[in-house]
Amino acid sequence: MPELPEVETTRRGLCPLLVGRLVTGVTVREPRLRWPVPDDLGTVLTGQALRGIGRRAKYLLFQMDAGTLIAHLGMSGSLCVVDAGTPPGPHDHVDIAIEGGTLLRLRDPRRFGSLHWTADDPAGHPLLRELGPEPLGDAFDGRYLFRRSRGRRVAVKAFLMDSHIVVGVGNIYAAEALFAAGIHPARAAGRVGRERYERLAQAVRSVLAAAIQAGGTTLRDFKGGDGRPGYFQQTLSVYGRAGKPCPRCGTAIELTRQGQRATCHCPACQR
DNA sequence: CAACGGACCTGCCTGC
DNA sequence: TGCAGGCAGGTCCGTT
Repeated sequence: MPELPEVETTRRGLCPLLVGRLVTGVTVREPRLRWPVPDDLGTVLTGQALRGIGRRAKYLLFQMDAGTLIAHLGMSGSLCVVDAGTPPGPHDHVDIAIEGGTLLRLRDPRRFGSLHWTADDPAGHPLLRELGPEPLGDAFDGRYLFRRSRGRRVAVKAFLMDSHIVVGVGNIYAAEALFAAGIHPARAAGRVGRERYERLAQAVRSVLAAAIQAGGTTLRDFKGGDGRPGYFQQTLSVYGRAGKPCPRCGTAIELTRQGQRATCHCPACQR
C-alpha cells in the first residue's frame, strides 16, 4: 500500500490528532513484524509526550520527549486513530494508547512493516543513515541523477527505485515518472542523458506532489490518518493500465517484468 | 562495487 | 463452489 504520498498523507492526518499528547500505554499483540517489535516498547513510551511527527523516506518519525519511535508501514501497513475500546481486528498488531481515550493502531496484514526506538538522532539510525535525498527536497535534481547514474548499467527504473539514490519512489511512481519523462524503463541508467534526467527529476517531483495533493494513491483500501481514502488512482497514466490506450498517443500500454516487478510503459512514447 | 535473486507474510483475484 | 496458483504497493541481505 504505502508509497511516499501515502506515508505523507498518514503523517498529516495523524498530526492534529496526536501531537502534544501523552502516551499512556502500549499493547503489542503480535511482535513478529519485519523486525521484532522491541520488548520494552511499552516501558519506553509510556509517560512520554509526542512532540511532533516527521518523515524521512517512507519512515514515520514520532518525536517523543526522550527519543524517536520510527515506524515503517511496509507493503500493507496502516496507522489510524480509534476510540479506546474499539475491538482489534485480525491484523491489528500494536496499539499505542493516547491520553484522552484514543488509540494509535497499527494494522499490517503482511507484517512487512516495523517499529524501532532510538534515543539518538534518527538520521543516524542504521536504517536511515545510508538513504539518498528526499525527492521533494533541494538536493534532488536532474544534475544529481545524471551524476549518480554515470557508468551504471542497471535499468533506469531500478536505479530510480534504489533508496540509496533517491528515497520514496516506489513501483507506481517510478512507472508514472518515467512515462511523464518519455524514458523507457529498461534503458540503462548510464545511457540516459542530462536533459532527460532533468525531465525525469521534474516528473518525479510533480507526480509525487500531485499524489500528496490528492491524498495518496488508493490501490485497494488506503486510508489516510483521518480515515478518508485517497483518490489519486484515477489519474495514473500507465501503472495498472496494461493493454489500455496510452493517454498521450493511444498505443496499447505494455506490461513487462523487470526482475520480480511488473512494469508498465508506452512503447511509442518511452524510449 | 554492482547486479541479481531470495527472503519475509497474507489477502485477493483468476482460472481450472 | 472450491481450490491451487499467481500476484501485490517495500526493502534488506546474501551471493555472484
